[in-house]
Amino acid sequence: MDYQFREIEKRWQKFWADNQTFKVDNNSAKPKYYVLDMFPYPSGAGLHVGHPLGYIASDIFSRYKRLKGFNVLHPMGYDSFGLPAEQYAIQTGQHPAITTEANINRYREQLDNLGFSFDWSREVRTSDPGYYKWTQWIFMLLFNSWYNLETDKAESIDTLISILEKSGSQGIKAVCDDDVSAFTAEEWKGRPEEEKQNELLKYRLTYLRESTVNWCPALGTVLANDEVKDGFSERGGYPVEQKKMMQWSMRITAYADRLLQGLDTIDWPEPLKEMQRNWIGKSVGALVSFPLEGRHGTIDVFTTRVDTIYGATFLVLAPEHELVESLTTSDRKNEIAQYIAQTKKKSELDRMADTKSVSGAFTGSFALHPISGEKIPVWIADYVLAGYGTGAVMAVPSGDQRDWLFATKFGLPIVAISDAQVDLDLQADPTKEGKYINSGLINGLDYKAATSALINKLEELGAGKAKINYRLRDAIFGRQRYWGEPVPVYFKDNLPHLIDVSELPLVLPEVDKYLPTESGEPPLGRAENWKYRNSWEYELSTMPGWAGSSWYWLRYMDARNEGEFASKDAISYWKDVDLYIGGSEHATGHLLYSRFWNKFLKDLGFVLEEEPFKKLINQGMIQGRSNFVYRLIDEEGKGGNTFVSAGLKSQYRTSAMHVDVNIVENEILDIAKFKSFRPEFENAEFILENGRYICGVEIEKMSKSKFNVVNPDELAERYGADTLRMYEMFLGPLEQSKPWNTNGIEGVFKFLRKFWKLFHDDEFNFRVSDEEPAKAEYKALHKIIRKVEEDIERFSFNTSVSSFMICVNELTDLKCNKRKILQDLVVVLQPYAPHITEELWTLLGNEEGKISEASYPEFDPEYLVENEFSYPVSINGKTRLNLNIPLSLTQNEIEPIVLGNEDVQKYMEGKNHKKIIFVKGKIINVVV
RNA sequence: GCGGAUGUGGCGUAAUUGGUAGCCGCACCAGACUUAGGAUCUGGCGCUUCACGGCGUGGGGGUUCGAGUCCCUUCAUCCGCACCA
Repeated sequence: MDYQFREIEKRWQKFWADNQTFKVDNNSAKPKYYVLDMFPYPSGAGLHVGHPLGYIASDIFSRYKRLKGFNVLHPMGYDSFGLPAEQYAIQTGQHPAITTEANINRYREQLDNLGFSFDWSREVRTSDPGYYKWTQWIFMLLFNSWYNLETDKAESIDTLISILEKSGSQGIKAVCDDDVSAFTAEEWKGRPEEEKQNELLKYRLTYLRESTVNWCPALGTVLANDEVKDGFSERGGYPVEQKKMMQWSMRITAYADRLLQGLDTIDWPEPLKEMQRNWIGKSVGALVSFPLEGRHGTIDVFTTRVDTIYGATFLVLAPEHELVESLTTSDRKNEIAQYIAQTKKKSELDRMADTKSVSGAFTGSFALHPISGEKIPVWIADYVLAGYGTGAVMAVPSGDQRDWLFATKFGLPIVAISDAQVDLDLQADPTKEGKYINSGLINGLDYKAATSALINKLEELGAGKAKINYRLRDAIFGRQRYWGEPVPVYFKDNLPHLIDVSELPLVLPEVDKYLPTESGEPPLGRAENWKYRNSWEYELSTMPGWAGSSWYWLRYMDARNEGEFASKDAISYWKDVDLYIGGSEHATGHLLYSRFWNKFLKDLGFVLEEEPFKKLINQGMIQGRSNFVYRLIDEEGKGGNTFVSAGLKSQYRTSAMHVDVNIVENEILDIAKFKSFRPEFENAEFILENGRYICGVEIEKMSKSKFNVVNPDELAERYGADTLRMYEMFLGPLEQSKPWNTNGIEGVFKFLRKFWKLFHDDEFNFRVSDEEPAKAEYKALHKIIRKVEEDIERFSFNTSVSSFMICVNELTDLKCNKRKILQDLVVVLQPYAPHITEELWTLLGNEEGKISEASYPEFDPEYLVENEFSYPVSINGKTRLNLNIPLSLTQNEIEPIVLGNEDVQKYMEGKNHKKIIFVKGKIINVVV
């Protein structure tokens, strides 16, 4: 029979499901290997061809590792809490759980169609109470922990309490809120419980605090920084504003340095690491206090250039700075108030877009230079950000371009502090070159010496110290939405309390509507009797989308465990993820939060590894490739029913119109299908070129409205899953973004048919020979064994598909049907094309369905050794001569043969050779 | 503005990591078989030239016997960050 992919694929997919072929055990003598995919959010649109790209790669890798003798964990699940299902629920009243369930079923069907080797017995869904029980449990652990800088790890809050009871707040080194108070052990013990709890909240790793948050009115919720892009929500693209609110946060800043250090220990793409480094934004500098003139108190500034302190001629506060009001002198009140009002009016977006114009106002007050004691005016300006550092800067117009612009505009003094030849009338000099001048005790020093001298001096004066500052902010954790994990907290005496662990999971209650309440409370405010033990109000916000995804790889290790999030045994066997494949869009979200939670769980002894994902690969995005037809339009721009082929459109007045890519092949429009595409096109007329209608092409995002969505099921139906898998890999390097283009899938399909043909005679009867293969046949086999091994190890799947084609072409030319060759070839191809290879494996007489337990054939270099090599020898890198020389000769033996060759001598024209270049034992070039 | 990545035929790409540039596939051209072909098979296919040859990896320069690969410079495209003191 010809290659009947539909029947073969359906049968094997059923076989794998029925026999639980890919169920993996937590006990095995084999070494472990954990291959993880970023689990999908099950959206209503289903999968398009871009989604499976990473899954195909990870599946190939998993199957390969199995053949190589590893016990491979390769699970899949769903990130099933989230906004789209909830937005849909608001519109339709349909419970998000129902939509989600339906979407998951659709996803599962699509995934199964592609023959993935997932262990579905370990499936997780973040919206399943059996799963989010443990998300809530981790939340409680975080609430019950603080970060001890002395031990540099998270510890139970009990250790903090016992320190406070023993020695008060003195000597505690913790990552905590800025406003923690100082007290003795006695004072602590004497405090009422409420006060104690309020104080502890300032230390906890999840905490409730009044903070400035990103509020999205359209979504009715707060968002974390990574969920906001250029002032708009990442989901939906609604405007986001800043607002002060009581909010749950996670103290990720406690881990800033470890998150940074850890990047050096993991095998991730450099751009991604760089993104995380920028996001964490470590800067090393100093905190300097400028005393206020004529009153108590200081203005603290953070600077990375303490060496320029003698050039500081004014201070600038953010308009929101807390000292602004008290520093403003009465004659300046109007001006300052006006300026603050003006900045408030500017949206976040305007402020970001407008980085050119310089504005500010003088408070009327002065501070004193901490070293020279000079009077320095205090200004406010919106180029200083309230949220970074201390919200105040010392301005050094000679060393910083922004300060320079400001000083120039407002006529403030500019003091040169470096002997570098820079014209300060034109610009600032931000370099660290040159020796200092006009700089008191650092005159004549260079940057390094000056910095340490100044820090010593400032410390001596008690006016400053070295300080490391991070751009990373604590992550806002509450969401005023319905479809998320309930926060396991209730309020008693205005204080948050955890529910009892035994009461987990706190199951999401039913509500009548998925909108905020009339009083503006989150949707959970609608739940009937949503009270802890019928007495105390539960927290009404839910957890953000990233909560459930910040630990899911751990749950896969022991997914059905009801007593623990995963057993100690499972965790110590699987340890961490060896290979993680997913998109780079999660760089500063999921991938950072997951590392944070993993480090936290490690501190408490629940996991063993500091980093969760040892190696990470970003698969490229698949863009859409839209096709266009060109409709003739009249003078008024009205469209008729005549369409011009793309090559002729410049001769007419036309307007472009998207056309479904599924009725276009190799840019040629299927006119019959187009006519039935929409009723109005039934009588469409066409102006053709060479008898065909050629469509235009553009690269855009894949979306329904652009008619460029290519559905993997349809391709699998038409060509088979094996062809689709191999074609997706063939498309180009995994990590590269590229537009989808179905042209060319035929080539892969032909390859599989040729492969099938190797095992069959002309009448398509299965027929292999038991004869001993010829050397050429072994050679073709061993070439591919080695090639595929090399390619998979460096994730170059596209090149191995090409090599398979070459191999099959060679074997076809040799008319090879030798069992010894084909048996091994089937195994090598198995990770790429699992269905056809299972079928042929069984036909070859092996145990049914057991190809994944076969072992990868061993590469034998003997078969690739050649007897004679046709040397492309060049003289001075120019002329090329081909000399056939036996390969058994050594370099020294080759030399005289080459030099004695008539042609070589002719080209050398009697000159002596200077040297002979050998590469890997082969002569390449003679230098004359 | 800062940081990162990428530029190779008509197209997707490959190149043993400094050693014959363009493998493999698509598209295209020619031929064979065929009642037919959007099936299959065979051959061709970077540009230029009748040919010998010459030119070719975004542009310019350099190192080297030899550069797609290394260095400098410049241009273009994409991505990330963006008043971060």
